[in-house]
Amino acid sequence: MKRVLITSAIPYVAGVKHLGNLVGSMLPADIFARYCRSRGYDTLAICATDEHGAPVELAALEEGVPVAEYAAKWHAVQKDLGDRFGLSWDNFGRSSSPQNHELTLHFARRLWKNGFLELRTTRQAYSATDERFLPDRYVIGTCPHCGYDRARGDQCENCTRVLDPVDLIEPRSAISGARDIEIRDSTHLFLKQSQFAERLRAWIDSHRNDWPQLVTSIAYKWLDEGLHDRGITRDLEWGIPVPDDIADGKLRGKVFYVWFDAPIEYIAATKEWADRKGKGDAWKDWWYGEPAKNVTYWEFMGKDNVPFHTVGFPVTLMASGEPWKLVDRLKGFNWLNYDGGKFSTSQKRGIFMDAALEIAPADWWRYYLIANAPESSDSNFTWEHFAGVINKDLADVLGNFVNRVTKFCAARFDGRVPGEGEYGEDEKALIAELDRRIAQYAAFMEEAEFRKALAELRAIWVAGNEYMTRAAPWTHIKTDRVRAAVGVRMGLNLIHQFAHLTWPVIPGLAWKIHETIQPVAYGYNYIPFPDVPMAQALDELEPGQPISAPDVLVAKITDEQVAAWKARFGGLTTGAP
RNA sequence: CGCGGGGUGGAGCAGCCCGGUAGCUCGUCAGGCUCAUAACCUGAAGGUCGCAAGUUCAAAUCUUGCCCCCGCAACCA
Repeated sequence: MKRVLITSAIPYVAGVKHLGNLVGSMLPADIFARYCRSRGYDTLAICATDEHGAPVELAALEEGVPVAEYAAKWHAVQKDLGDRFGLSWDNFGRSSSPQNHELTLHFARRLWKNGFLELRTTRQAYSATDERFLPDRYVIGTCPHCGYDRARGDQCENCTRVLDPVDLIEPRSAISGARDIEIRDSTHLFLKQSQFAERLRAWIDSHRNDWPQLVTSIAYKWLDEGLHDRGITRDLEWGIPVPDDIADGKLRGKVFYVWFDAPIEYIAATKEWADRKGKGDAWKDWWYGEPAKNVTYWEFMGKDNVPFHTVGFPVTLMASGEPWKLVDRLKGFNWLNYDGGKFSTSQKRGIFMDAALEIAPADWWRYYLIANAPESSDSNFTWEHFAGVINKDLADVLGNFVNRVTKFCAARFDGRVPGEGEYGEDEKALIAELDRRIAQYAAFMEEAEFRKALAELRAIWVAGNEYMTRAAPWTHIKTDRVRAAVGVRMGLNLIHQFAHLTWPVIPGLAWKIHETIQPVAYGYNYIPFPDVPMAQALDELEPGQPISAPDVLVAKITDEQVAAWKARFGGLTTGAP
């Protein structure tokens, strides 16, 4: 059986994610995972929260709660929001889990033993008042180039020049405002990434044809510029502590850098899953050695994450000298913009997952976002576009199709699947078209080409409407009841198949559609993809079986709603936010 | 000359790798139908494919130069 391992870039734990974060990683990973399950593949979908690092520490400090408590709280919020968006992870783990501590230490010790880590002393800003080292961006001061008085230690936002905290005039702490910034030496572990340049290049070469150009471009860029060795420890409290057996205790009190332990959490979250399910070492069969060789490993992420997955994480795995699985298919996404500008977590600009669910069902967002996913270039969200897509595709084309067929069936055929008559030429032509389109849809899904897959899915729904217009049972019912019955029976069968085909994308709506025809018999987390030819699938319903005609299945978005949402969420085209 | 992505009818995209008289969705206009959520179906108008030069019998597609937009520059994650 085909085995598919799916990970999506793990969201940073602090706060609620916006739709740009969702569309670039978690949503496509989920749709792909559901598709794989619907085909009966042995599928494991993994995600987690990325919980370490300075921002969490500082956010917790600001709220006055212990950092572990703070992280746990936001992990729970994100888990809940994911569930409500229908994100069907097999495990949504935490990078702070004991499993990740254990595995991160395992990798660090292997790398140390294999000689790929070395000690280096760096000069860093230290705030005596805050009693801590400050990451570059937490040092602010006056830019020596343009005089901007709130330049960050890594870059001046005003003149965009890259800076060093030492360059700043009158540096101060972004945390407390304290001016007693001094530059101290600090010793850190560096991973000798440069030694892996050739192996990485060969590996990336081998994926030229099955990774998006966006991904290989970014990967080559890093290689072409020369791989830098990379510091993998930080002067923080919250994280995975460096053990004394590495560097003889010289790094006591320091922790591993989040970008070292975060990707390892993919593996650790798989172990969390196995531990929770009592599956023992089953997690290893997905990741390690011979048993994992028949696994196809897919990663989903936004383009900002690509370097860490084409360079950082692979180097960690390679340097271990152990047969860990490297990613097979890396699907990277561009950005989703909000109304012509960036989604911004810090500026609270755009739509966040919690607010999104307050105004529209998860399926609407899932459909809109994936049908317009930023696959080949950045894409732009506008409320008009959102309303247009939902109204046209979900309400008019799909929802209305279900309503027109079921209501006619209820009115003229007693709400039961009519059994009279045989399929003729019209039906055969439709069946041939659907067989062709479904094969295309499946082919695009197999490649995670979502925009193309969704265009095909939509064309499948349209084919249903075209057929009904041709079959016109409302005309034939007056003179030829048998002929009308054939049209209605086909219409009901189409609705049934639409539910099956559509489930990976909009599971909630697909479920509702299926229930209008007959109860779903597969358990809540699974509606299979039709594996038989349409000639058979479209003749599955039992004559005489009762169906139900729902009220308006997908209500349209009104102009008033659009206006209200624009006012609530702001944007460039509506004036000041 | 920092790097990457993009520039295709009013809007959003496909096509570009493997050159051969420009395709899809929305919107607009006209018609059909009346089962359905003023819905669905059919047809039409609308583009010298950012600009310029080159290669070629032929370029959106290959080459070179230029312009514009977005993002990233490894201690934000």
